[in-house]
Amino acid sequence: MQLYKDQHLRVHNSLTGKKEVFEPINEGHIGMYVCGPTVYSNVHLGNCRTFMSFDMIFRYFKHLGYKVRYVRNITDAGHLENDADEGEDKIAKKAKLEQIEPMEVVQRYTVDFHNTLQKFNFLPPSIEPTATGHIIEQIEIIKEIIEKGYAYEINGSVYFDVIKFNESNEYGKLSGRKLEDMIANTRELTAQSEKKNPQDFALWKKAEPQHIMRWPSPWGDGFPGWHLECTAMSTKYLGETFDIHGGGMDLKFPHHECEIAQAEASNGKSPVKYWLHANMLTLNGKKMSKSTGNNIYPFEIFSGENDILSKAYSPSVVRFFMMQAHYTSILDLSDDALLASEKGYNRLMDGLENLEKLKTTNTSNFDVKAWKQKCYDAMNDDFNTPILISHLFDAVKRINLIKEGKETITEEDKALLQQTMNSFVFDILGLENQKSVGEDTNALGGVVELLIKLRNEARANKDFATSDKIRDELNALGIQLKDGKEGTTFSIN
RNA sequence: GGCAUCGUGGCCGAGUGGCUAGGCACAGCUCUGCAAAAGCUUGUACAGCGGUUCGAAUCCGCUCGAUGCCUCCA
Repeated sequence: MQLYKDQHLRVHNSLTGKKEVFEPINEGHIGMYVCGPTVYSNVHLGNCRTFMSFDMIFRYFKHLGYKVRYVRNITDAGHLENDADEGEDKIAKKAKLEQIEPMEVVQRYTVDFHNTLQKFNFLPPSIEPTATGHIIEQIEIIKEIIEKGYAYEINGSVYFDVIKFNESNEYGKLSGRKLEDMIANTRELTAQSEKKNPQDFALWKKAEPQHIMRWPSPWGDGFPGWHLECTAMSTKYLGETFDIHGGGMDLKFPHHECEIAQAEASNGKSPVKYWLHANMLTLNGKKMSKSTGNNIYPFEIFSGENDILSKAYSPSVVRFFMMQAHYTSILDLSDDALLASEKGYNRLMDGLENLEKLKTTNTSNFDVKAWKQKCYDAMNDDFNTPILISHLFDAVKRINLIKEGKETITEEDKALLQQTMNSFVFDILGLENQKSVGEDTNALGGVVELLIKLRNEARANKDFATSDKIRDELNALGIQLKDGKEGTTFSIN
């Protein structure tokens, strides 16, 4: 029995601006495409947030029992530097700068990307195709668009004819723009453009002699335009229409708008049923930007080597911090916010550990089934992880009360609670318990237990000087002792 | 200038017409040898100004402000 038959999901569709009941095109199967990174520099934290949102969504779909094909591309051909004639491939430019082969740049930053995502405990997508691996498919789509009359060739380059397209289709429907307004607001380009009008975008660019990344085509040597790779790869692996297309909010226009135009022009169908957009991450209230220095890389957070934060934070704490905000909201990263999240994260993980050791009775005054459904309701409402987390904290509170003997739980309810907590915390939110050091299994745990024993002996003898010394010095080492009704436990932070 | 999203208590962040998440911080209490941990209690929050309504943080209008896009960007 698949869970999705009971759990009815609603998603916010950017195309309509509304929350809609989610119904996949083919029952039980989901095709999802997410625009991946351009691998010309280290992946930054804002990128990670977007991919993390879709990782969580991917995880939830899988949890519900869907068969998901999740395609997330690697853009290794680079995008055009700009719209004008001097268009230059971003990756080629970086390569020249560093005097290495373009594919060397691609390789280096692809590895960085994968390493970083792995630290954040990402699930790998089903397919991770590259733009350079799909040049032939891209050329085929260009041919089709030309055939249908929505593109034209000039001097070895091919451009999409937006005005022509807009006569029969609606260019701008995703981002809420009107072509007339865009024409009226066009900024004057100083460089003379060969395009028929400024709204047209490149499908194929002629390669200048100095351009390293180049492929032969019916229009001469060149390279594909900015938006084409996603159309080519999503169509190839998910079909002409598929369920979900995701990406960062900043890609809505022009990138996703152009994808819609390319697909509609080439095969006459709107490519995507649900468009999902993840919102931006800001740093101290401002846009992340390398040029202003308001920027931080994941590895700088993990190591603590940065000028912005007071200490290092583990990947799972950062993940928890991001999951505390809804994916469609702008989230602001700051030291205060991370500090608060870290404490909350520790509380959640302590709760999970306490749950394991909970004593059970014949009666239960915690309605675990009702609580469990509330967790699903939160996720079913457009993946509302902040509400889910509030329910998880409710459970932590109940766990602590049961531990104190103020409430009770049956063996059966305890098992259900454990199973549900583990599903949501680890499988769906993708968190990891990175704070405990295996209290019972390593030497450190044994040493701390020994000290707890010595301390309790001292306390029994009213030798508080000794007992407090043990407690305070352990605390200084980051080991916190917790006296409870059932004895003393500890946690390592 | 245009388009979009948004402005919630000390901080972060949910919530879309009445039942008013959650985390962190602060204060009081219980527990404790004292603490810590845990639990309990308290906070008269919805940018401003109008309007609709029996009733608005939630709908409408205007003003101010923020963020993103309009040029590569998740």
